[in-house]
Amino acid sequence: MELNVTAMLRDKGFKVTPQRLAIYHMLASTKSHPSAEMVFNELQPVYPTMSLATVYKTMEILEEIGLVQVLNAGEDSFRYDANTSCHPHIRCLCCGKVEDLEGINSEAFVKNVEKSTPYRITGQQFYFYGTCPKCQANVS
Amino acid sequence: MELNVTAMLRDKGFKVTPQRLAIYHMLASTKSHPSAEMVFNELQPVYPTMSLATVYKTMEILEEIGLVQVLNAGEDSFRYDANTSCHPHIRCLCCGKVEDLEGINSEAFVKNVEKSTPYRITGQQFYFYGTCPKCQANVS
DNA sequence: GTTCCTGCAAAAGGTTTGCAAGTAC
DNA sequence: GTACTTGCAAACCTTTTGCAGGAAC
Repeated sequence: MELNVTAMLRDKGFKVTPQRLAIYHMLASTKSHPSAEMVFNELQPVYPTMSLATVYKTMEILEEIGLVQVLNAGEDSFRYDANTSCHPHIRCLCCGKVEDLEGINSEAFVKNVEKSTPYRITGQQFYFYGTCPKCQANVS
Repeated sequence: MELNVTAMLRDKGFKVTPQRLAIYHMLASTKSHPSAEMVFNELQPVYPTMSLATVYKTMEILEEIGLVQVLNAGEDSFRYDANTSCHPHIRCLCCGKVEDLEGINSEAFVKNVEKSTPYRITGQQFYFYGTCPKCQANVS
């Protein structure tokens, strides 16, 4: 699923830096939908001088060139996903993790909305909220 | 669509104050999904001493007792909606307004998700992004 | 060599908190 | 009279910005 970041950055006139590659590779190799700070902490051991500001600036570029989508599942901070396909997310209200909902086909729903609104639709986000299996087990 | 706030507040052990009533009535009478600051500004002429902090504290209570739902359509701030039914929202990426998507039945989609995930689902939010008719007209 | 990028620190913007005075009941 | 609420100001947290030094090309 990992795309050629180097080519895509160059193509749009952005420079290719180790920081940008590291951030993208980290995102592309996780399913945890990390926030900027999580990415920062994860990369800290390998890039001890990297700053949070660089993470934010890089995310903006990656979003602009279509390599990353930005999520906000009702938390205080944004999360980032290198899987830019249209897929719903679910957040556990107990432990806070955000996961992909796999195997859901939302195409019909989107088509339905496109047909019934005068807006020109360019994107969508579906968020579900609940309790994950692990947290259900812990409570009961 | 306006519910009996007074009774619902008392019922949960919260006191009924003019500020709380004003905030709920303002929310219940608009379709604009205002942020805390928009509510604050709107009430300013009538309640010149009300503080932003009161708006936030009230929203938290109103959400807790199920009179308000909190939205985050990918903006910097949260928005509030006194219509707590499950309905999708759409944000115009050009002018920034957030509207309800009317006449969309998302029940089948939700059922589908509930069937295919091990999570216990307690809520959901659907956000669409695009260009509203007015902004489309302005550009072309 | 030029242009763009990084990292730092400071600023900004939205939201929360602590607390003394005030209000609901 | 008690318990909760308000409004203010300060604190907090995430994100953005300005800028000097540094890296990509």
